[in-house]
Amino acid sequence: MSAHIFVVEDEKPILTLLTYNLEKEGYKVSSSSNGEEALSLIKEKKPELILLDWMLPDLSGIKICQYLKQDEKVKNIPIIMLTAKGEEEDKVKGLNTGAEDYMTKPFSYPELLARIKALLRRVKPNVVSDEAIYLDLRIDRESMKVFRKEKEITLGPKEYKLLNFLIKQPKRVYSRDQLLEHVWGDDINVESRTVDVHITRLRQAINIEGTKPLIRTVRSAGYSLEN
Amino acid sequence: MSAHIFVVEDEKPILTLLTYNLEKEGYKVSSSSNGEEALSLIKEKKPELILLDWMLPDLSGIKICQYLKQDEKVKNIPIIMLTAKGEEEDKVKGLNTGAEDYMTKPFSYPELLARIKALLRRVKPNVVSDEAIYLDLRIDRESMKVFRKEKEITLGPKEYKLLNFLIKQPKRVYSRDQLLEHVWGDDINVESRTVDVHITRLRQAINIEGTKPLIRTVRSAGYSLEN
DNA sequence: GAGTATTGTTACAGATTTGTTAAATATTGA
DNA sequence: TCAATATTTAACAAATCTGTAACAATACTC
Repeated sequence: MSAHIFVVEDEKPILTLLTYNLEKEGYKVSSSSNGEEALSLIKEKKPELILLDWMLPDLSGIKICQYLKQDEKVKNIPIIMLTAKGEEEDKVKGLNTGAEDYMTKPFSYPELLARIKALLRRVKPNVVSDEAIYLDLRIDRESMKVFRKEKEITLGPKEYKLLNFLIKQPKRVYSRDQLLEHVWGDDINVESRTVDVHITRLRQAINIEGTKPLIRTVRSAGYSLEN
Repeated sequence: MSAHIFVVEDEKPILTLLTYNLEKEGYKVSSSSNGEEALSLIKEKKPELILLDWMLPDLSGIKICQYLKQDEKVKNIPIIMLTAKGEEEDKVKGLNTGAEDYMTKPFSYPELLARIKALLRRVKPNVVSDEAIYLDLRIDRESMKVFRKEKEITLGPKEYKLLNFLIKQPKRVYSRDQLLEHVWGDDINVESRTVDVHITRLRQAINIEGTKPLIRTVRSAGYSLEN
């Protein structure tokens, strides 16, 4: 469903931070703090993108990069280099080795995220957005189409976002506030009852002939996507 | 069983609020309103998570964060920064310093709680399970479902809260007043007999075929969750 | 065992929450 | 700009939950 990112980083706090934030963003994250291990794991897992620390205890990041770029099977996986100081020379080396992008620590997380997205979009336009499936409901994010039992369903933008959010963790109950925050976002000047109305419309839209209702109401708590 | 959270915050009302709510949630809470003290206490107590105010009288939160992240013994404790205004720059600084997450005051308490849980889940996956189990009774807090012997049970909101509270410390006897305070909360205009009625309803709900009663009455004292 | 205190249970009125519709407002695209 | 769409709010109906009172049952004291 979402892209898989491999992080090679030996500093635990940074690794924790990256993993946490990337996962929050919906990416699958694997990692290694050790160069040798990283190489074999990457070949095995074939992630869509690699974040690679410059400084590692055993193999240096630049070495890893070189090895990877020589391997037919993984040479097309984009790599973002992470280095401690932004010396121009380093930057050049990094890029010459084949790294697709480069960031200097301490880096701005939003910027890193932006670059990750950009790279993923470029390299595998279909990875960032693909399919989410729950029971007989399917969201094709690429075409932004929604199907129930192979029948296409038309949703408004909000309903689409709402469904996309709910499907992230089916069965989990989200409060109206959570939904407002994640689906509506910044625009907090909205009453929570608004959610109800959109839920109703979403229900109507996805409730085709011969199917169970898919949205559960949990009184005084919220809603969840569930049979 | 439950996680220990350290709060560094110099504004008393906020500290009180946080402590109260976190304890209610079942966490052990320690705190300090002073940066220097916080540092030594944290090293001593090794909490599972730190809530760190950005603005402190002596050391700034960001400094504390830096110190902590340099200390081998505590560098892996996740930190949530609390700041007054959500400037993007601040946010970035906060994360670069090693804080795992970040919240802007005034913050939504449920959101904070959600993030705390998320972080704790990452660091200590087994500490904050979203499940509570006592004998053959299981509460899945994520989907807000309750099961007895794998059979799903339907509870009203109050019953659900009540059970959730009782299960925190099975066998412990809670007085009606305690239950009113923790389950009913703000609404103190309720007679203590009300508890009895809800206990009855809860009993009926969780008492399925072939099971022992799970709620014990302790005459002139209160109730407990117990076979 | 009688009498008292405490708890269990039930029914019902009132309160709260949710579902739904329709109308008002905002946004978008031609 | 205007028209088409989308979104929000408001309003009311329906569903569900809650607190209380009344009475029954039980436990406790003497």
